[in-house]
Amino acid sequence: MTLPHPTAEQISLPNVLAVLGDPTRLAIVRYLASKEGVPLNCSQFLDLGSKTNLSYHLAKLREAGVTRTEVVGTSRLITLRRDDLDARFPGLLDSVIAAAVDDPALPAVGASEIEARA
Amino acid sequence: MTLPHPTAEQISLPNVLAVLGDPTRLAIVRYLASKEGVPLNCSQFLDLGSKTNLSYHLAKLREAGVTRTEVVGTSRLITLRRDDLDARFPGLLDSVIAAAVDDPALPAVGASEIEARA
DNA sequence: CCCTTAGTTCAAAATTCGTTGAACAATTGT
DNA sequence: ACAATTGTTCAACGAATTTTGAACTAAGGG
Repeated sequence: MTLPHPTAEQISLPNVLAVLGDPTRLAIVRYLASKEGVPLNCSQFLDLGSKTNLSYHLAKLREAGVTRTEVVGTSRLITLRRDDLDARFPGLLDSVIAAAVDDPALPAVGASEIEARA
Repeated sequence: MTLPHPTAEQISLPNVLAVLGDPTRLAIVRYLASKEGVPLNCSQFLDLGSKTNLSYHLAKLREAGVTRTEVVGTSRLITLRRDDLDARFPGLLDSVIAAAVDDPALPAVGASEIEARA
C-alpha cells in the first residue's frame, strides 16, 4: 500500500519553496533532517500541532515531493526525499536545513518535554 | 529617499521561502540574477504582470529582504540583496537561482519579444 | 504650466490557506 | 469480538493572498 507521490520530474521548484515557507512544515523538515535515516511516524510531531493539522501539513510535504510516506500497518513512516531533491535542485535542501537548524523562531519538536522540565 | 527594508537579522527564513514560492516572484529573482550588478526598474518586468501587480510582488520581495529598492527620481532601482542573503542563509540563494534558471515552467521576462518574432 | 512617465495606494473581489472538530477507516492487541 | 491506536477525510470558518481598476503622487521634459 503506497500513497500518491509525485515523480522526481514532477517536483516543482516554486511549489517546494512555498511548502517549505511555512514554519510548521519547516520544523517538520528540520526534525526529519536531524533524524535522517530513521523513518518517523506522524505522532512524533504532535508538538507541532493537532493530529488533524499534522495530517494536513504532512500531506502537503508529500504532495510537493519533499517527503516520502510509507504505509506500515497503521502508521506512516516518513522520510525526506533527499535523493530526488538533491538531483533536482542541487544544494537546495542542504542550505535550507542548515539555515533552519539555527532558526530560533521555528517551533521545536522537543518543546513539550522542555516545558515539562521547567 | 529610501523605502523600508528589514535589517539583515530581521530576514526570516520561512518568509523568504514563502516569498520565493510564487512563480512570478521567482521569475523576477531569476531575471535579477541574470542581470546581477545592473539595477533594474519595475517596468523591466511588465512581461510578468500588470503594473499594479508588479508593485505588489516587488514590495513583497523587498519586505522579505530578498531585494533592495533604491529610489532614483521617478523610478525604483531594484537589486538582489545577495550580500545579506548569503550571510544569513549561505548557499540558499545560489541553489534557488540555479534551479530556477532551468525551470521551463517559470514565466520568462523576454516572453513578449519572442512572441513578437513568431 | 501642462503633459508624460514611473510607480504607489486603496478598496473590492476571488482565491487559496491554515486550523478545527466530528466522523470515519484500518490495523493491532486482548 | 471488542477496544485501543494511528491516521485520514470532510465540511466549516476565519485569515491571508493575489489580482484588478480607479485614483493618486512625484519627478522630468517641452
